[in-house]
Amino acid sequence: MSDLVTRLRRHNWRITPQRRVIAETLEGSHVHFTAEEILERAVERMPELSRATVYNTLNEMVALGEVLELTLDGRSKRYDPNADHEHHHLICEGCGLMKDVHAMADPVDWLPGDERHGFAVSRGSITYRGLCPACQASQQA
Amino acid sequence: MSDLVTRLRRHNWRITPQRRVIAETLEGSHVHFTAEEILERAVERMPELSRATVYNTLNEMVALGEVLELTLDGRSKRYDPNADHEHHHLICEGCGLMKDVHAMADPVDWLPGDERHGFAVSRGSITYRGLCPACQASQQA
DNA sequence: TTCTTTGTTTAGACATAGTCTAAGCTAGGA
DNA sequence: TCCTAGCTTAGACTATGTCTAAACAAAGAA
Ligand SMILES: [Mn+2]
Ligand SMILES: [Mn+2]
Ligand SMILES: [Zn+2]
Ligand SMILES: [Zn+2]
Repeated sequence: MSDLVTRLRRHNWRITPQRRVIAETLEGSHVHFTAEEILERAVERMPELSRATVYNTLNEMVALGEVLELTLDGRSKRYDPNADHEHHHLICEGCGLMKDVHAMADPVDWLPGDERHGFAVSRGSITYRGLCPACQASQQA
Repeated sequence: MSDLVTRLRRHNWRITPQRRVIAETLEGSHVHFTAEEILERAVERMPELSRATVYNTLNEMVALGEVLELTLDGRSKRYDPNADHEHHHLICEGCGLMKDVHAMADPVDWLPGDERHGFAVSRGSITYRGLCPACQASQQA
């Protein structure tokens, strides 16, 4: 798991000051930011940074395969810098808290051939839902 | 797996003409429609039906637990009448074709306790991605 | 029946997330 | 230096979905 800027550089992709700020903002936290949250934070370091550049850059990093785009609720997309680190997600239905979950066999291996409908299946991602400790406590109160 | 209108009636929920048309449109096909696709088709049978009623009704059917809301891409939500029929989804990355996949053990059982972060985990859904037969053929061409 | 209450539907305004466009800017090569 | 290709920008635009206020409809009471 090497650092995102390092991984991006391997693609012959120009690391401009804007792109660096966006990549560092994305990686600098363990949560899964939306594009607007990244803009908000990146603008603190580079006030002239535009919304269009944030959206363009995130889409390019996704296309390069170095960032994952998560669409877990019907609202905004979230961006995950851990694309080199196979994992799934656990989401609290009360407050939206999201955790990474690792380990486990590849779900593609569990998909029987007669359920594949002739597809070339490349990956399977699991979204777990439930209640986080805080929301369990507030619910029984 | 009984018919959607029948299941909805069990909730003491008034089946108005609008709601019936929406439920029948949703169930009448094996695909996973968006709200706009349902509106488009339902309006053929009831031309005065409004967009607001379609959105309101779909949200209510989801809240009753009789319809599933799928957010598989970052675009529009899709609605699935098979809520009484545990299954997962397989999506073509080329053309968006979506298939149901059944069987398989409950993914919640595969999630070790030390990866649950204290959550009360209620369900896990799997999204498989790959290429459908048609897109595989057109890709090698 | 009429009155009242409650829930439903409607058109259109509004909100949000994201894309597109056209112009200007920047870096690197000839 | 000039040229070119790629990058960034502001703001217009699009798509999806929610909200509001008024009209409407059904059910129960009198
Ligand atoms: Mn993650
Ligand atoms: Mn389905
Ligand atoms: Zn929570
Ligand atoms: Zn396809």
